[in-house]
Amino acid sequence: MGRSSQEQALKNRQKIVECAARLFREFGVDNVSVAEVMSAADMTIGGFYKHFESKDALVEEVFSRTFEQSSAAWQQVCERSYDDPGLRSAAIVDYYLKKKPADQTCPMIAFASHVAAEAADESSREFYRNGTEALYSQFLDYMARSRAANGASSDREAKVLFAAMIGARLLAQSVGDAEWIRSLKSAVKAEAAQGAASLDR
Amino acid sequence: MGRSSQEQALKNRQKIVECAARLFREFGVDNVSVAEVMSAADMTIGGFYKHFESKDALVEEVFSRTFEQSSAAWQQVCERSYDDPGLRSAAIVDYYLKKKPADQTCPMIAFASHVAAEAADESSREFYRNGTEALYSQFLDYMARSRAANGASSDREAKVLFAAMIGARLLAQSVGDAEWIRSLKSAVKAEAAQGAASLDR
DNA sequence: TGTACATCAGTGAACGCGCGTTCACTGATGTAC
DNA sequence: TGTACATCAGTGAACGCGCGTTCACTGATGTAC
Repeated sequence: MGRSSQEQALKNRQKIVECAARLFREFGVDNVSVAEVMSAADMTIGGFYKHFESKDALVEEVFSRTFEQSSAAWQQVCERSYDDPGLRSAAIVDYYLKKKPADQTCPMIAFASHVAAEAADESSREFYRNGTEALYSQFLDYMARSRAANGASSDREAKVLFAAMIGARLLAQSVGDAEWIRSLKSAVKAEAAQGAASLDR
Repeated sequence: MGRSSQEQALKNRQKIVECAARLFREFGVDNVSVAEVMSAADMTIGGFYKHFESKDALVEEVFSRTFEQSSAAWQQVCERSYDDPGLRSAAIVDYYLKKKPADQTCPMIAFASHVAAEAADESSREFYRNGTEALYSQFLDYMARSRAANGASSDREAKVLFAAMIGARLLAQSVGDAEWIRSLKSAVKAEAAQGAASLDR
């Protein structure tokens, strides 16, 4: 097997990033080796460094891409709920707390332990900070628009819900399926729904 | 340097656990080596296995101990606030979100990435689950007692606050000091305070 | 268009490093008489 | 109480392993004529 075409090489590069994103989100950046990523992309270890300077460089690209994807997914949910008043402000919280495949873990949670570690490079930390703040702003904007339309909820309530849905998901992933976890998630969803419901009075 | 007395050996063992707890909470279980733990306890690597069967065994003891400590600390805050109605139901949330030294990170957050990893042993996962559920129950009990005395808040509100304070602290640790993080924490504290304040009307 | 050759994407063995763990050893502690 | 000896807490080098990274090599691709 010799040299690949430039077109094929680009596809391979994209496949590496996609496989890495899935593996990093499911198992954590530090629990997945470069060899595992390459293997998932149907290649061998040596070729990796033709595409990326280091594992850190791949991590940065994965962080950037994953936060963008999450942001785009939220955008979709929001736009759908603007059109459908039946969804209202609970839509984004419901979406966030919905059961998802393990390789689609929320990046704010999946990547938290990596950026908290001392060994993490500053650049990937910055992608995490920017990505997280972007999702936060997006969430508050969405809640504010829901409020303007519905007159319900408050800015403070929106912030609490943002923190609550992240906390609930972190616990759900760490603890697993337990009755009290289901109850906790339901409470957060109900709280979000109430913000919208209060306008129905 | 030869054999230590039984008394000294027990002290050394406790020191190992204490140092490990501090290091594991600050840097994460998987980012601290056994040699670093022993070094922090002023000993060398080889002696470790006279006290523990493996690193996993140490991790289990650290988890158990740390969750117990957190529970006891919460208990203290709760008891103080029963006597002082001025603190009411915001006390435990305020305490949780207070800035603390890096080696006193909340175990629910600090140990989450370790139990989420595939390599973690099932026993330490169980200590995490039990410890986390215990803190959850303790929180709900405390909030229910506050409510009985004050008539404010609700069970759902208590669950949301539990999730929110954990989410807020996770983000605070991952993102660092940023204006929006301070604002997020303030919102959660204010929400908790309102639960208590609503009885003042 | 056809030919000769440089390029370089991908291969897989090898490297250095840090990790958890093992081991032969030391010498003060604990014990039997 | 004093002596001889077994015990075992602690030492620090060494082991095997997996990791991120490097390297000589392969051969299809891209290019110059």
